[in-house]
Order: sequence, then structure tokens, then C-alpha cells
Amino acid sequence: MNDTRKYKTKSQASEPTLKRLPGYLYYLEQVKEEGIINISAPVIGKELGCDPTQVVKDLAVTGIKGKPRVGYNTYELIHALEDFLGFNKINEAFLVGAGNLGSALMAYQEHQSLGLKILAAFDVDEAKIGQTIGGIHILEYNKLFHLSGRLNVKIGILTTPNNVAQEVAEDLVNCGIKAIWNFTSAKLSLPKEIIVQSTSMSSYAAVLLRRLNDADL
Amino acid sequence: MNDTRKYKTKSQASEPTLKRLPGYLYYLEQVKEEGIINISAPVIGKELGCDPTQVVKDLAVTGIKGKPRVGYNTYELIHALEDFLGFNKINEAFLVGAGNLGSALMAYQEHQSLGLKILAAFDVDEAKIGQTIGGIHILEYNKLFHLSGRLNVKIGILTTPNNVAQEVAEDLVNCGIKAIWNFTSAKLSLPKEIIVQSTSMSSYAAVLLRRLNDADL
DNA sequence: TCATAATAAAGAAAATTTTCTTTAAATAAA
DNA sequence: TTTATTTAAAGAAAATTTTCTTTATTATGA
Repeated sequence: MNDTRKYKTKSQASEPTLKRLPGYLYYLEQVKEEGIINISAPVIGKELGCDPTQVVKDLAVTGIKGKPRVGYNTYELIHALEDFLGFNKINEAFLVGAGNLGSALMAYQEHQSLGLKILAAFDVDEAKIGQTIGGIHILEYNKLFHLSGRLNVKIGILTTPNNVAQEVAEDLVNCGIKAIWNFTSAKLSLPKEIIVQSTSMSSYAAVLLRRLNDADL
Repeated sequence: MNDTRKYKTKSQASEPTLKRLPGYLYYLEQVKEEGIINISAPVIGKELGCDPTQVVKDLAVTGIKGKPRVGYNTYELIHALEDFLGFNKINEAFLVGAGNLGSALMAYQEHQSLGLKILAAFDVDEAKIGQTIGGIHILEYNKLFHLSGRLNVKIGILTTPNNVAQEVAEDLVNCGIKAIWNFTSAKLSLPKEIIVQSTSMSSYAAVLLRRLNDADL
């Protein structure tokens, strides 16, 4: 009756918190480079321009506790964050749609620091099939079904044209994919247990352009 | 004393609303293709999987009013959204850092539908200078200062390595750039009137991977 | 023409997220 | 050893965002 898990099972960490965590991680890695062993929430907050209380609450999701008057152990905190986010293990993924954006994501080296490993890319374009970008082979789309049977890949990166996004997403789900990183503008209708993370460039452009126009009076 | 504009001047539209608007726009364009003249908030909500009241409130920021029992005029609504978001005018931008991600954004055709026009790209890498990607020339970084004097470009797209992001951002500001679309992981410290929109791939990866691990029990 | 049903708009309530306040713990200095 | 100071943690309050309710409007059908 009272439908608490209305959209999807909630992580104990809120989405805003999760989105901030990589920022802490990046900053802490810089701090570690400088040889700083302990770091306090007020310092992190000042550096990253956010509330120190928020820093404490965000970092609490990792289970790490700081010591009063000392702060957190930099090394320990980095490990806990990587562990919590799953950045320190190999998260295998398939990519579908080796167009401009897809090719870029294949070439984008920083995925590795997120523990994200694109095993293979798929496309229907004959001209692209057989090519290698960033060490990743572009295979014929139909091969997706064979490969997924042998491998236990859980993440699908969707960079197809909008008009085939739904269809491809369904194929991915049928291939055992549990989570889809959707770079298209399409709204995907999938079983509710499938995790869909939509990254729409146009959403960001919207905020940027509107703020700019607001500022221009 | 009471610091209401703590971060930046607020648009009348909230950030969550702004981020949803391109989704409505994309859907409405599909609807228009089908020749549907009027569309109601409940229908939009059902199709996009969100609350109809939220649809009404989101669309209200454009100033367009719907008619009871009829809904909104599709064509009028599309125009109002494009107008409000600034997608129907040419928003000129410079891009700095023609690496993997930068090259992708240059080649990414869909920016045009956002009214975003990358006039030129800049890099310090001799191997890249002189190349053309997606019809955009890659120029020597120092040329940025000359070109910005002649043109009145307000948007800077930042796709440099993290360690030079702050420095380049400051250069962009000195060149008259008012808004920076930041694709690096660096936290930028800039004058508060500069609009910074950070699009961190790692934030999305964080949410996706964590939710996946949560689901895996 | 009038009644009915569907829908936008405005306002209220609920939920979520962020910020503020208090408390307790621990280090460093006296 | 004791005191003062800094800081994390827990709880409270405020702000924001989303959802729910009510009201008023308008097209459709009788």
C-alpha cells in the first residue's frame, strides 16, 4: 500500500551524496600526492567549496570514522571511497553504438580509473566493424548475443542514435545486462530492476545556457 | 548579512526543472512528427514516467498556458521551450583541450540542436594543431587570446587534463568567457559571476556502480 | 443550452536534502 | 595531569523539491 520503493531500491547513500563522492576522491588523491597523512572535514569543505557538515555526512557512508582534532586518514579514506564506489575493481561493460560519442568513450582513458572496462563495442555500420578504438574492438551488433552468453557482463553503455535506443536497450537486458549507462535522449522503458543511469548532454547545456541568459539580464 | 544568493543568482526555474526540460523537448518533437497538435500534461507524464503535476509546473516556466480538456499546443510549447533554453539561437563557444573527450565533443553533431556552435578548438600539442575535427579547426592555444579579442564568445568548453584545468579556466575568464562547461574532475575557483557547469563522468559512474553493487546484495 | 468530464493552475502537504546547533571525544599544551 | 581547543558525530532546523488536493475553466455530448 505505502509504496516506499516507488522508483528503485534506494541505496543508503543518496544520489547527491554519491555524485559528490568522486570529487572527494579526486581531491584526496591530490592531497595524498602532497604527502599529507591526515585531513579534516573543514579543510576538505573549504577546498571544495562545500559545507563541512556535509563532508562529514557524505564520507560517513563509507564507514570510515575520523578522529577529533586529527581528521581522517587520507590513505584509509581513499581506499574506503574506492571500495564503496567500486572503482578499485574491474567492472566490465559492453558499448553499443560506435559513433562520435561512443568512439570517444572508447578512447577515453579515464574510465580505467573508475574500474570500468569496456570489453567490446558493437555497431551495425559495416564501415566501423573491425576497427579498433582505444584498444577496443568494434564487432558486428549480432555478435552481442553470442558474447554475452559466454561472458557475464552487467553494464551496457548506450550511445546509439535515439531512435533505436529502446530496442537496443531491450536487447541488452535480454543479454543479461543489469545496468545501462544511457547517453541517448530517449526515455527507456525497461523492467524496474534494471538500473538506468541517463547522462544527457542536453540537460547540462540547458542549465548552462539558461543561467547564461539569466545573467545577461 | 542574510546571504541569500550564497552560490549564484538563482533562475526562476530550479536546476532539477531545467535538467528535465530537454527531455520534454525531445519527446514533444517526436509527438509533433506524429502530427499531434495538442498534448496534455497527464499524457506527457505517463510517457516520460513522471508526475503530471510536475510536468505542469516544469512547463509553466516557459510562460505557456495549456487549455483544460485540450492540453498544450505542441508547436507552441516546442518553440517556447527552445526559446527559454536558448536552443534556437546560436550560442558560440570555444573548446580547450582536443584530447579524446574534446575531439568527441567537436565531432558530436547533436550540439547543433542545442544551438551550441564551437567556433574553434585550442590545444598545446603540436601534433593536434592544424587538424580539423567535425569541421572545427584546432588552433595553437596562444591564439585563444587574439581570437577572443575579435569575437564575443561567452562559452568555454573545458576538456583539458585535470592538472591544467584551473589555469586554463582563468585564461578563459580573462578572455571574456562568462560560462564554462567543465568536463574535468578539477574543482574550479573562479569569480562568482562566472557560470560553471561541471559534467563529471565519474559522478555518473559512481551512481551506476554503487546501485549495481547494492542490487548484487 | 446545460450538464458532465477532463485538465491546467494554484495552493497545501510530504519527502528529501542541506545547513545549523549541540555534544562528546581526543589531542596538544600548560 | 589537567585544561583548552579542535573536530567528528548526532540531532534539529531550514530550505528545497516533489507529490497530493482542491478549484476553476473549458470543450464535449446530451
